[in-house]
Amino acid sequence: MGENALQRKPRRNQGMSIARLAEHLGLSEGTVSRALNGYPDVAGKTRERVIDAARTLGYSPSSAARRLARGVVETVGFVLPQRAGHFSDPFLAEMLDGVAMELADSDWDLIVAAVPDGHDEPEVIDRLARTGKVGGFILTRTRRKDARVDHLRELGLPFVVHGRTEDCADYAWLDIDNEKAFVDAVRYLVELGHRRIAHIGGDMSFNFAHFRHLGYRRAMEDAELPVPAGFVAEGIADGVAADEAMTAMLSLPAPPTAVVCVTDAVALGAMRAISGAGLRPGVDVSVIGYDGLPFGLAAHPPLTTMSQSSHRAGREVARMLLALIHGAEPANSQVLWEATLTKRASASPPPPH
Amino acid sequence: MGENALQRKPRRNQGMSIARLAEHLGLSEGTVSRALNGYPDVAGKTRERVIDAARTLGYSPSSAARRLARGVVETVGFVLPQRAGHFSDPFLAEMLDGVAMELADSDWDLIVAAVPDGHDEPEVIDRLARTGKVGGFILTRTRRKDARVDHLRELGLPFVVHGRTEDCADYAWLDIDNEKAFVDAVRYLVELGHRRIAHIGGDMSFNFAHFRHLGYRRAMEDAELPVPAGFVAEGIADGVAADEAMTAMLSLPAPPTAVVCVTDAVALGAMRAISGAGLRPGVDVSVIGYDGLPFGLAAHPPLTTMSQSSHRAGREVARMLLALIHGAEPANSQVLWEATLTKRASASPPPPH
DNA sequence: TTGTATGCGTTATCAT
DNA sequence: ATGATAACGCATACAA
Repeated sequence: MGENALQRKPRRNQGMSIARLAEHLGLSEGTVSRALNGYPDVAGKTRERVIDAARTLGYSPSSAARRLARGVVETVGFVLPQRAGHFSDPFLAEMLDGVAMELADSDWDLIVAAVPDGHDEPEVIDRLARTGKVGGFILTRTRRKDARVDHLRELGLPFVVHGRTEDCADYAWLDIDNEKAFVDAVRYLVELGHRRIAHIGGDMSFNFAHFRHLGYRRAMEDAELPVPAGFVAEGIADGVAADEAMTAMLSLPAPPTAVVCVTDAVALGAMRAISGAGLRPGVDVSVIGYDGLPFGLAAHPPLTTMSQSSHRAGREVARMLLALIHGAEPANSQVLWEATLTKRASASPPPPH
Repeated sequence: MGENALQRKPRRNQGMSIARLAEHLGLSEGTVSRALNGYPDVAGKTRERVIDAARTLGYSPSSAARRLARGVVETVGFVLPQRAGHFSDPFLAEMLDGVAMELADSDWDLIVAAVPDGHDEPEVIDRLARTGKVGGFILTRTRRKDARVDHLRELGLPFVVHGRTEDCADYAWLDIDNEKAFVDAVRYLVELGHRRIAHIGGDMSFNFAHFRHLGYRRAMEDAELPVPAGFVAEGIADGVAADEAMTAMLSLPAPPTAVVCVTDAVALGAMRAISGAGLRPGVDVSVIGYDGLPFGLAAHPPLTTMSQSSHRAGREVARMLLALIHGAEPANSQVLWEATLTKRASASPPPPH
């Protein structure tokens, strides 16, 4: 039967609809729909027959039609960070994978949108929301003041933020406790015997950079250690800038014996500056980074670093967003995860003075 | 919540539809639709009035309804590489940004799907295609034999491949000329005076690794240089493995004076091995990588490397896919781009023997 | 337990 | 130049 039917009408799935499926079965569209959607009031035998035929004929309901009929969306939006520049976020792909994977478990989809030149993020969010393409949003690379958050708040669509803004009481977010992470890092260095500890920080308008800086300050204060002039660099975003910043620190009258860096990329730059100054990273000057990049593992010496799985974070924010859409309270969906300190050879006790 | 919030409720476009817009204007739905879609047979004044009202009331057509009525999809699918592991592809995010940006110019959208555990890529492709969620696909990280390509070929949906398979005559693709890139790299080393040139290669089931290896072999043959036993490593995927491979090469009786590496990550691993053996990378042993990673720029010495913009590639494959969907011939959509060699200090003339 | 009828928001094909 | 009206594919309230 199969061959004949196929040869006569090589109809693609293109033309497969619930109408044709119903006709094929000698049933009404309504019954087929109910059978497929697990309604209780269809005969067991009928349901079996329907499901079977649907599989055989390769029928899947049209998402557009279903959306229209039910009024629900089953798609979430993810707006890629604007002006991300090249390679600025090694975790985006990983996080997207986590998000998409979690969504797939519920048969939801992920629309990824970029911000075209000449437009801004709120515009992109608006377009996706107004055309009914998505039923919620996931945000990442959050700034302390973030126009996207403000816009979504006003829009009234469910959203989950990876990170936080200054004012984060009324929406759902998942953040790493960056402050605690850097407190831990500094404490670890203090335990190793360091007293002159510096910090190479990032763009403080980013929430993560802000809190990492804060953690450094707090831990130094707690340990009653001074933060001499020149011991804190801000706005360092890559290895080259880090190299310069570290070089400047090493030329101080009393240079640091350890440095905590806002990212691994920055830490590796700092390590090069240390080598370049004729010192041994991890021996003369200890270095700690953040990210857990594979480059760090393969560095000389291997980089001590802090990290959290982006994939897991992606899964979690997706899970949270689905819960939100299903009615959960945003204020009950605020999660703070701790980063893990991976101890390697780039941080060790300071040289005897 | 106060009455204010309730009063502002009409601000939500939730309930905005062409029907309400038409009613508001005292026109029929049909006329409004035609005015908005640029049909010629509406009075100029009417069109103005309609467009104006649409903007004021924040109306955008429901994508689901439009899809249903017109039968076109305006969304393309991108299936994330399975088992990508952590950070395995620093370009994915960049490429996605390019794809999404190009699509946005035509008001198209991008659905990014992951492959859930226990499933495979063809299944994911199938689901997206059958539910009518996408009108075409973009593939990346192509293997020489790739089940996704076979499946899409059979499915009959338009698709563009970033990379190529063994048999690539009948579909659209954009690839980098990896063979030429590595021919150029080896030639450059030969011009510098090298004669003992090695290759650290990747997983040869990947198309790019295959052709990079091929390019190395061809250039060596062209230059009539021997490839001694131990001068080619295969299946090296990260810096740690590269470190080991390079260390082995350096312990050969006549070790190489230069090495071309399948990626920058591998090249950096090789550089560490060279330093570890007490030699100077870029002086005693020259190193060339591929990718143009920022880490390479900041390495010691800065890494000579080859690259092509992933963002531009993303834009181009999206452009090609749209053309395809609009009727272009796949066989006319096959593009080979050249990589650019960036000369830095990690490759220089060999030491005098 | 099943069939019928209606609506979701748009576009397209008719009329007028 | 504009207004009815019929699809598009599905879900569901209501009848039978």
